[in-house]
Amino acid sequence: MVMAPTDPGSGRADGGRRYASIKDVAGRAGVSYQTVSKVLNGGGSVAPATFERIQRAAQEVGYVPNVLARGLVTHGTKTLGLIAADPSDHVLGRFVVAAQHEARRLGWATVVANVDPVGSDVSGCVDVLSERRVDGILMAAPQAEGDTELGARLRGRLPVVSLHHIQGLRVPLIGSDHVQTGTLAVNHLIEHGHRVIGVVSGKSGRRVTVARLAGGIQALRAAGLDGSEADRVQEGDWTISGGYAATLRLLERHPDVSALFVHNDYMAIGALRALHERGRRVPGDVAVVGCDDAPPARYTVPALSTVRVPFEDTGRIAMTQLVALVGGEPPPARSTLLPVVLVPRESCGCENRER
Amino acid sequence: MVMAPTDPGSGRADGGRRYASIKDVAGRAGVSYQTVSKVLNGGGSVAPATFERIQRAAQEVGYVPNVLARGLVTHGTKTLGLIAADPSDHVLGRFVVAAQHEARRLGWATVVANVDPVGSDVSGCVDVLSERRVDGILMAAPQAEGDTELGARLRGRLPVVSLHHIQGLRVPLIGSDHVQTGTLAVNHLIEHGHRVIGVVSGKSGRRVTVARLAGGIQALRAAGLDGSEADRVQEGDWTISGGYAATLRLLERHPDVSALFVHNDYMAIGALRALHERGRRVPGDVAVVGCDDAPPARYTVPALSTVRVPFEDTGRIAMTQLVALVGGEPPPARSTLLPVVLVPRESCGCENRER
DNA sequence: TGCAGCTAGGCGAACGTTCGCCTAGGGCGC
DNA sequence: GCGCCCTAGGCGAACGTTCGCCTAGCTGCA
Repeated sequence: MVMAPTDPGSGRADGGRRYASIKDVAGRAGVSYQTVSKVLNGGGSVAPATFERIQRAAQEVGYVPNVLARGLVTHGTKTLGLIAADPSDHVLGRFVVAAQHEARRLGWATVVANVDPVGSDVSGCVDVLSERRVDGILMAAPQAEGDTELGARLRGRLPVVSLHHIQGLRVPLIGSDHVQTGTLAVNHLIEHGHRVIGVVSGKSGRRVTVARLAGGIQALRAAGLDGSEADRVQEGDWTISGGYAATLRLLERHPDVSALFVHNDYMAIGALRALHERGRRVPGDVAVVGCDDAPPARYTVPALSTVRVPFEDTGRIAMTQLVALVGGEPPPARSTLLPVVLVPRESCGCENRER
Repeated sequence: MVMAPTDPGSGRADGGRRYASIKDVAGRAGVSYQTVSKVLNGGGSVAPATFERIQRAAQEVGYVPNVLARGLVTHGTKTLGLIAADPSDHVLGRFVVAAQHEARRLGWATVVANVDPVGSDVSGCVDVLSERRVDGILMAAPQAEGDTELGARLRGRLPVVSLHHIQGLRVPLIGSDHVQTGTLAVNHLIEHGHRVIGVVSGKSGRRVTVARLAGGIQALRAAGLDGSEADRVQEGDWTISGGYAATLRLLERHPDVSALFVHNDYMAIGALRALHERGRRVPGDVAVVGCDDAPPARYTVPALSTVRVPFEDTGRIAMTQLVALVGGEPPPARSTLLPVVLVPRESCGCENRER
């Protein structure tokens, strides 16, 4: 009698497709389906025996609640959407994992919509999520910064927390202090005595890039240098190969650079390779500082000095804010800026100060 | 009149939360809501004027279809679930992106449930997706290989295609030829004259690991070596730091190794660092071959020789298979094994043969 | 003029839930 | 022994769709 799998008509014959509904459970337990609902959601008052019977019946038919149907009446899906850039960006991956972990801890499910690397379809992702009636969206797709449609698509409808600016929409932002990142990196190079500093930047136009650039210039000015090193900047695309190519260009045009500030560690890996191929020793001939503290950074040869960005914290806090927002709390008054910290290793010329 | 945003009661006042329904559209267009449904889904016969009017009304109120409600009656959500391991594994990220891209091309939406790195909660991910009634699931979480609950949770209910074996469940598998990977790598090292070959393996027990190990032994035997190098294997955990640590252990116990077969490129990066720290030159003192052809591989110093695994193809084909399966086609008779190819660079001792 | 046939669109039911309200019956106090 | 209250559980409606069937009215042909 308990052997549901062989029970004909139970809707659970292996290989059968239809999910058991609350009504199937009710039939098996000999109660109305509404009572089943009560039991499964812990509301109402039910006799212990009935409670037990219903629980067992649910288990026997392999009942899986239908969140879709539930959402229809409750006007909420207890699901949060996460729009993420190419997850192969290690750094964003850490953010995503942390955010999801936090969501689950708070009792929310998450679904991710991944934007392809060029970001051609962020609006499409919003649609996918809206159509599924997620209760809120966490944006983590910097390549969408220039998307003009996105803001309109999101407008007012859904609580949103974002890692990056969204055109035409005021939305709580969260991230790390990119200006400080630039300042710390360049300042450290200056302290090592460098005066001719090249930059391998992120994609031009992006806020991160602009801020890290600005931070660098700020450091130069503070040191009494002119800060007009704008022509010693080469644009990369955040990838290893992009960093490699940008560094080669930079060396070609400015063979005199004695230090490199690279806007992320992946590009810095490419830079190390480019320097190696051009016969420049690091840090002897050229010192290098990256950004992010990506996992490979401490294992390159030489180990990469970098500015550590707290991705896990960012993800966690972003999700906390989103859940609060969905819960009806007012959005934070200002953007949240997490502090960053310099991690000197070998590539800047420090003596292996940290591993 | 067209200015919906200021139209009171349209349900679209900015900041308002409720989505417009098909009935709101109907009211505005002066038809029954069923007719709206017809228009929006292209079925039935409607006068061009009405069609136009409804389309406009839908746009004005900012109608977004409710896939949940639709799914309720159609018994399908046109959504595929993707259970992925830690997306910060670059290599899995590429798989995921390719799979999603293909799904979209075929007209399916995807939602991703990310498993945390330890894989503590794969079953939970299945629940999240089942509760949302996805039409099929693509599994890409090798850390779930040992999960005994997973198979039962999935049993017969949903079409599944997987990257890895699932306990207690016969499911179409897709992946690359791991045995061949091991053979190619070790064989190449043998051709370079190496006889004492150490291995930094993936997590023990995993099928990938077992297969890559087996492939290596096969190559040794074929070369007339005894293949009993099992004690020259150190287990890594697929991460850079894991590879670093395993390599240090290996060097300690077997200082005589002249070559290293490392089960993925990230661990190989760690291995390069470890070798550097122990004063071994690569490839002069120790040759290294990795697996996967991850992006950093061609930019390390020395550039990493590796066996390229076609992740994008795998993702694309896996999704194609899943969609076919969901469409009712019979599952493929055998697992799909994609071929791999050796990419010799510098770390094996070849003269910079490919970049 | 009468009727068949077609077109445009309405109508009711169903999908799987939740939720608030209703009711039958039993226990208990007086 | 009567009435009240509480408990257990039933009932109807609603959520936003789709789908099949029904019907009013027009066209066109004999």
